[in-house]
Amino acid sequence: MHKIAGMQSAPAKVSFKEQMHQARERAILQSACDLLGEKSFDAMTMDDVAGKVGIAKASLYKHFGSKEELCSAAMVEVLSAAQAYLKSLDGSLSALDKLQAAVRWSLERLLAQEMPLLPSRNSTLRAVLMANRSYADGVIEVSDLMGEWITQAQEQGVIDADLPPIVVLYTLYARACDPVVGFLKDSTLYRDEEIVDLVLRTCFEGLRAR
Amino acid sequence: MHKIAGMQSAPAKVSFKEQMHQARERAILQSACDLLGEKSFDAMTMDDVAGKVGIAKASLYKHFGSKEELCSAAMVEVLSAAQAYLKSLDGSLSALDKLQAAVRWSLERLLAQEMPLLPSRNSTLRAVLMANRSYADGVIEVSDLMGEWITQAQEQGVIDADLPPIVVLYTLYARACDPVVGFLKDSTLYRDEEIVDLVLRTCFEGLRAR
DNA sequence: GTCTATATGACGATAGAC
DNA sequence: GTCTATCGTCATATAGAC
Repeated sequence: MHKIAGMQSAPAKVSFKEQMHQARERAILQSACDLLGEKSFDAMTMDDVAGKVGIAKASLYKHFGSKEELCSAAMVEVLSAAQAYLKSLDGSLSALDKLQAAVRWSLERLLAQEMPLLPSRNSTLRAVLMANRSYADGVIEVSDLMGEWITQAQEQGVIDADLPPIVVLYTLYARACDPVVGFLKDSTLYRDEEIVDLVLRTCFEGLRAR
Repeated sequence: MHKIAGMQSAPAKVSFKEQMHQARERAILQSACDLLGEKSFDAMTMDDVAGKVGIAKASLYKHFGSKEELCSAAMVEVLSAAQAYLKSLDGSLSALDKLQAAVRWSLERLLAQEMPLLPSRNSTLRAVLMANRSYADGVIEVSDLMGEWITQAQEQGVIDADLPPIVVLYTLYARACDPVVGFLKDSTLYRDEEIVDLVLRTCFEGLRAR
């Protein structure tokens, strides 16, 4: 494709530039997401991101106005992936199966270090995120979906109906930043699938013998 | 008590100065401990500590050589308190009761923001602590004690014997930094005692109905 | 838009007077 | 030992050339 001189700009070239721009932006987001899976928001630096992407730090700021903005965008991506997964769950599954699948998904992400953990207090990021409209909306949507499954499972008598649904919800959310996963992985005693199964089991069945 | 001039220094006065020194050191440790209960090691600053104690930052360094040293000492204090509590548990209690009491104790500390949370990755402090002899020894001692109770409870058929003891141990440890506690406290839906009971219950009984 | 170089500010740690 | 004042370092963010 030759470029032909003309008054109007070539649409193809604009589109290509635009594609490059978006591709770079995705690469930045992916790097940020990976890094947030490895370390905390505070510990992660913009130099880390720039180094991982392979561009100059200043270039990051052409795409995202600040570290908070970049990391918020990365977290919104993660949340979107979670939402997409939840919506993809087959409607024929039982409510309990869907809840377990959701937890399994987050544990797998956690093991792959793709799940930035958000301990409630340990992060400046949390305040920023909660002020972010698309993130807050996503959290509400996920909570509504999970909440429905929880009450269904309680009506079906497979989740302890004496537990307030919000306690169940938070308990499931907490699995997404469960340090037990990291402890067990560091111990090298179990394969990733075994870790997922063990944590899922202690979460739903508890520790006490039945 | 008059001070009487003489060649030898007056023991009473030296002791008093020494007491003041130790009192200040305890105050520093307590402030550091409180702050670590509120925020992460990275987020906590030496200015925070100095401000809370009410002394100049430089004075901190007369007592502790570095931020790491100070926080390590604070964590050793917390660990010692935990060890003391475990040892105080009545020998007539069942193994399961002791395990539950231990978790209850840490949850209460967590609610009082007296329990500095140690998410495995989110902290520079972790590496420092594990190189600290008295901390590492304390962790081993606690783990041995809890491990014994866990196997006893499994032999008695009250803890699921199919779970590897180390998985049970880590699951119990994780309660000491459980974000569910903070979530529920922020919701203002439950009193502290209710939160402790709910989290204890999901930990030992799981979510599934019996 | 990308780069190099730099301004700005926060924080850990220290110097030196008292 | 306590203070005030300051240094050194590192990280966010920006300036300005290309």
